[in-house]
Amino acid sequence: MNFDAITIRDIARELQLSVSTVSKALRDSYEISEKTKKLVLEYAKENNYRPNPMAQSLKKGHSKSIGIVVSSIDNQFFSQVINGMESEAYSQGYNVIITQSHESYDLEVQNVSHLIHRAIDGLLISIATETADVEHLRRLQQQGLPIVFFDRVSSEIDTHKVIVDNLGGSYQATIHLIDSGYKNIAHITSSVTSSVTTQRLSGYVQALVERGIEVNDQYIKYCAHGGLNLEELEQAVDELLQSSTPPDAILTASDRITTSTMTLLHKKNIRIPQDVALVGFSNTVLADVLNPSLTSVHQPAFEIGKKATEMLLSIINSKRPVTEFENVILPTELFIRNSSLKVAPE
Amino acid sequence: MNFDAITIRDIARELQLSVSTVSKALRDSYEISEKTKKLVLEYAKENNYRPNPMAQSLKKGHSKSIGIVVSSIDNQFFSQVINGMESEAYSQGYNVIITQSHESYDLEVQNVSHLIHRAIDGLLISIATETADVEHLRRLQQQGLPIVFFDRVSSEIDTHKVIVDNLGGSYQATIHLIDSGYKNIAHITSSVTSSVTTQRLSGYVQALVERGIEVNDQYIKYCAHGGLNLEELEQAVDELLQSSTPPDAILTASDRITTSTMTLLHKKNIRIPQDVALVGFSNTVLADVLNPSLTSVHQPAFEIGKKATEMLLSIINSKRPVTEFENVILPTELFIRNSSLKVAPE
DNA sequence: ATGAAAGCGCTAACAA
DNA sequence: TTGTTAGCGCTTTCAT
Repeated sequence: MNFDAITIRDIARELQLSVSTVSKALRDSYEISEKTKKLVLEYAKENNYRPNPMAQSLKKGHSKSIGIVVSSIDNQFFSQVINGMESEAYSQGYNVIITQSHESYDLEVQNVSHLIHRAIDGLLISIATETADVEHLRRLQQQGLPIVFFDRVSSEIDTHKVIVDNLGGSYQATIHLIDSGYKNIAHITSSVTSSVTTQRLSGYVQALVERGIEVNDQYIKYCAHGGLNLEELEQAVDELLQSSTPPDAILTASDRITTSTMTLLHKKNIRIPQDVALVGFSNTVLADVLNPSLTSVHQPAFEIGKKATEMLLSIINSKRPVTEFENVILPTELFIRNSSLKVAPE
Repeated sequence: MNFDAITIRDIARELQLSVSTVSKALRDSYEISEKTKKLVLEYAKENNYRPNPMAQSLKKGHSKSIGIVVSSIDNQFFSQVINGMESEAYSQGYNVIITQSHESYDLEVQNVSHLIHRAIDGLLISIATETADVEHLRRLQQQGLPIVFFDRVSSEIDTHKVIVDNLGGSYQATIHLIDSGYKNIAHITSSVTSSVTTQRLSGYVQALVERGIEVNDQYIKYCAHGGLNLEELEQAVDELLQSSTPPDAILTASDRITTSTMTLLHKKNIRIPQDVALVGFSNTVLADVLNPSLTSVHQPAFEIGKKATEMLLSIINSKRPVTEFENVILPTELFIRNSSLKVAPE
């Protein structure tokens, strides 16, 4: 921090004033005469004075910035969410600090710790696939850190949460597959521990049950690392394809799993949807130009980010401790494209 | 910063020691007895003591973190670059703070300012498409802030730079198109002011000239905002398609322009490559599963990020001012897929 | 081997 | 209206 090295003290010395006078003048205090204010303000502007926010934060205990933890920015869903967060945060004079957990519990803990020590005023987090224990977050919350969960939430911590209607999205997609004529519908999803997994699985099961289709456990595959390493996903896909009655359709439960599954099917020369139909949760802007175009469950990512940030800032700005928490559920939207086309048997 | 509220002072009080003793013990100073060190360290660990980095930064004048400015994380190229940066930074004990300029000059300036005031020790930046004037960066550099440019560099500032062989990549792609039988090759690129634009344009022109094909200015379209708003791109595409001799191939110069062009062509029912072939700079992992699969010029994004960070940290850690700067140029790789397939005339 | 004290840049209670 | 002073949490001389 020796860039723009001029400090409040320099101004004071130069103008023959005390530091406190300068400080107050800078903050437009009513105690300071217009004349002095003008003098200080002009000098400050001319010399490109910038308050040192480290010092300010140290003093004031807050930093006007909020921390974000997502699993990976290399994911259209999360980058869209982040854009929504930036938008809301900027409009209220806050900055954001973005970090990635890469689905790792250790990295999540490390990032949160880094953010905390960067004096963030609040935390927006989608917990990592690996994370089973949220003790690190609960402690922080108890100590007064405002936290808002989005996407992957924890039921063990009571705070504002923003998710989508995962059950509904999954249900709708499965019904679509069934009504398109598919019978043996598999589901590739993320880690068992994730809230998102549970909800999307429920939607899938509910649709099957409702249409009188037996739920086959062999058709449900979990990826402990959210499909981050291709091996686990490939194994899941292989097991499905090599089973005695291979599925004729697959519902994939996350952006990465969806696109990776598509890539794997291509690599294995499995035709979509002739050999197996594919419907997946995904926010990729390329859904239309994929081969085939991808039927996808789309989430209002920008709105999720915006809403989560609004709620976080409302906690931060609240005079009294917030104890009533809200659980916002936004709708998903099913875009039907060619990857789930009904095909006549050959 | 009252989360994990325990401070060095608390430890001192609890252990009946002075703060300075505790501070030294924590930093494993030779002045402190093993016994005391052990006492302090254990107490600190048990009580989950974390030094307050704001205070440390304020005191020491550095923060062990580096700032990153990219145009948009919603772009596989940049998110891969960032992963490379994180990887190198973490391995050297640094944290990164990621910000997006969204191709806007104002946002770039604001982000840089925010980063500076967050006491970053160095800056990694790919300048925004809109940015023509780099005065804000030059001033910072003169004041001693280590800066490393990557991707979009400025010739007006002398520092380490990491780019790819843009000319070569573009040349190779164009030659590939020509040798595949395409004659009327258009080039959709970014803002005129960008270094990347110039280099990629040169490669394109060079290939045409070398193969004795006339360079047609009508075939070269600029997008002032890097294709960020679809309108400017759509106009470019329309102008090309509606010209008296429409191109039979297009070379697109950036990730966003490439994917957006593909989307537009689909929307207009223009067949690729039958009606027009497409080759583009892109790092999307979906290139293989696009319709058609996309011939792309791929950049070693992770390595770019890693290398840039290495260089930045070498400046930061250098005892004496660095005045000799390096210009690293990494190779691109052309992946030939179906979007540039040679097609027999109908 | 340990402690007292100054100070990083800033804010704010209190004095003048 | 302006100035003095005491910290925020930490590091670092300089005593002891």
